[in-house]
Amino acid sequence: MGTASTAADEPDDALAPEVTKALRARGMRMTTQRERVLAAVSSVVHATPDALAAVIAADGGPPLSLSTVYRNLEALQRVGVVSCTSMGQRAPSYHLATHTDHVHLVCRGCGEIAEVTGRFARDLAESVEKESGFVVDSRHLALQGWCRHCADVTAARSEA
Amino acid sequence: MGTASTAADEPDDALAPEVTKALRARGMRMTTQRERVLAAVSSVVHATPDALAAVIAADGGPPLSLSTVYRNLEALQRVGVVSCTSMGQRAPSYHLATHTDHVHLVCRGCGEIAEVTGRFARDLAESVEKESGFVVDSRHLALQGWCRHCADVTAARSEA
DNA sequence: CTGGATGCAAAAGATTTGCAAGGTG
DNA sequence: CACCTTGCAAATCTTTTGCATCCAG
Repeated sequence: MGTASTAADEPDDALAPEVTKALRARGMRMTTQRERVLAAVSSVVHATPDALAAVIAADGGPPLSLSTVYRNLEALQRVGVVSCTSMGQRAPSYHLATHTDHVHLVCRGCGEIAEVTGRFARDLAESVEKESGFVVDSRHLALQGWCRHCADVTAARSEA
Repeated sequence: MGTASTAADEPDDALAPEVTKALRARGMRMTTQRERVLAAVSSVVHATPDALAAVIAADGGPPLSLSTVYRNLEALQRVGVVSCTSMGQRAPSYHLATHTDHVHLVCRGCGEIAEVTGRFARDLAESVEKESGFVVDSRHLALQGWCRHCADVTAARSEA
């Protein structure tokens, strides 16, 4: 989506060089493939490694081997640019770590993923941190539950 | 670690008959195996299907086939007695759904799982529900982050 | 140049499914 | 008796690894 850069405000394209630095600081290198994985992660809200590979393959260049995708996600995680939240059994979800204060709502009924943005997470994180010293990652939180539709269905069921 | 029942307050042993009813209400049956899976889930805080199978095998009776464990966990989930939270890549974790307002803190550094009990989850759930109509499962919430120790290490690292 | 990164293919795990036999209600 | 369940084994799917080759720094 984005083309030109708007100075020091759009992480979109300014991300790569920054990440390159971070990588080199740990003896790792920036490669074409790694950059593509990074781009893919930043262009999608949630994605499994598999889905990311598809996104990458679709964006013009040659497809990447799945193992490369896995290895790069791990590398980017080590550097802290990407993080991963499992949103259910079969769905490790990777996303940019720079996203702030999203709360993802994963429906146990239909699997749909909704999102609310706001201070919710931050509040929770603060309370928990104060109480236990545990630093909660409030940037991207995944909660499970039931969307409005499935909540109805469930209610109906328990009457049966 | 309870043995006897204290009337209508300990779900420990009173659980099975209740679950039986719930199952029958949906055309499902209570079997020895299903009961053993249920017992195992209630005796452990978190456990993967694999770990549960081990617990079951260890508790005296003959071991259950893994597929049976999987199928029963799914069945118990459908009935709502058990729920599952993925606490990391490789660790779908099953637990009794009757536990109330636990917040599990999964450390991304060392993998340790801490717990805080309290209204945190409930507050969050209410806010989110009000805002989006999404019914959050606040009974057992898993948050990711860093325990006190790993948080220090991480901080140290980013200085390097 | 040196050592990290990639691709491929095979290995290792985790989860699901088909089917005949068994048990619950 | 009807129909849900179980076990076992095979099929799937996901993730990890070994190794020769390639490329960033």
